Amino acid sequence: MPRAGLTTDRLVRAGAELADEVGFDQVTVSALARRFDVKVASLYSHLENSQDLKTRIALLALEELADRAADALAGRAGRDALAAFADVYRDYAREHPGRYAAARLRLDPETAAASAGVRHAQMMRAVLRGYDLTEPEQTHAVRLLGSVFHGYVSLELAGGFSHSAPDSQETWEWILDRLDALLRGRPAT
Amino acid sequence: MPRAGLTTDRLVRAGAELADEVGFDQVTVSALARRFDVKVASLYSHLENSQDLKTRIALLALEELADRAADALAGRAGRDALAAFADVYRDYAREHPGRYAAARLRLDPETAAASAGVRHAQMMRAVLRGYDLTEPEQTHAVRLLGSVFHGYVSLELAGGFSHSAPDSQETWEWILDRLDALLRGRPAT
DNA sequence: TGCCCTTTCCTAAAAATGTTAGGCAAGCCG
DNA sequence: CGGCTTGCCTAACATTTTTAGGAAAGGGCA
Repeated sequence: MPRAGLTTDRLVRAGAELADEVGFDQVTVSALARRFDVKVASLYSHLENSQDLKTRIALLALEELADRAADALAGRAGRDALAAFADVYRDYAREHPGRYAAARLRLDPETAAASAGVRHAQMMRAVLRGYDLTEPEQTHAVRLLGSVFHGYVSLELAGGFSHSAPDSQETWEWILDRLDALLRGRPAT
Repeated sequence: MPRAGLTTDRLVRAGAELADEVGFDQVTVSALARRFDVKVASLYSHLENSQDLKTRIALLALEELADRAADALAGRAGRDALAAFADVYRDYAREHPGRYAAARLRLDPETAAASAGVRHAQMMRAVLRGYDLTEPEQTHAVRLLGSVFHGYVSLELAGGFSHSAPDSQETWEWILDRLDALLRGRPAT
């Protein structure tokens, strides 16, 4: 019987695909084994356990998201940068809902510190450098933007804004406008 | 052997407590049976299945939350109402993290339509009546507030803002200030 | 080429959860 | 006080997670 060619990397990538297809909490070692047409126990040579799989998918998602954000931010500043950054989250979540959910997994402190989460924080600060904020306002702003982005994306993903007017895209642009105005201390147009 | 006196209601309430203690996704029919010192199968006379239990806990949480919000809003308007409403969410989530997580459970459309979720939406609109918004701006604002509240609370609950200055309460007040200013179309102070 | 050794994948088994079917008896109602 | 409903039980099976130990695939080396 030929070998299946399992590696941790392939398993994690397949796990991420599975998450996008059936939802992150439906990702299970058994389902993954089925996908590779292999017995469940075989995965345990490549993964510590079920939690390990989920953590690795989360780390993958954080990396992908950070890479996209870095691309999007290149050469942009101010409102442009804000919108580009925000869109990265929203688009990623819509393209990869399972991965996005994975990225929200609570990691233990050391894992988190070694993850791409750190880059996310740095990029958020970079975006805010385009506005004239001093500490502690910049931190407040980091938290506000994090809340809005995460909150909006997760409500949208949960179907909260579908089937009702105005459509979600319009609201999204309205919000980005107001946030931009808020950050520069001006009323919106 | 005396009977345990199980009812759907008692089970759901105990399930909600369990959720607050160990986390909503650790709520399991087995754990609930243990808590009543009863065999697992016995619960199936009172609950359809595991999903049913979770849905009922979610509905309970939505009710409680809506009741609190209604209390908080009585006699308030403008920034006061906004802050009171926002605080209800945040406080509830901190007192009852498991129930709050339950309240975020995705319900199927009919269940959602019959739930206290409807009251939440109405109250949000009521708060916004204190600001001078016309459609479609009011809808944009509903979505913005929903995003910020949910996003902030869920990041705070995940521990995102602990162990770093300034403390969360300060940021929360800053955010409410800016949102109030944003909604009335003025720059913040 | 042929042998060895590492690694990969397997079988087997145990524990936990979810779920269904059918049985006995508790305790209300007449 | 006897009957009937209903509450809780036993029994059984499926699924998932996890560990222990075995067999063979296939690369490295003579």
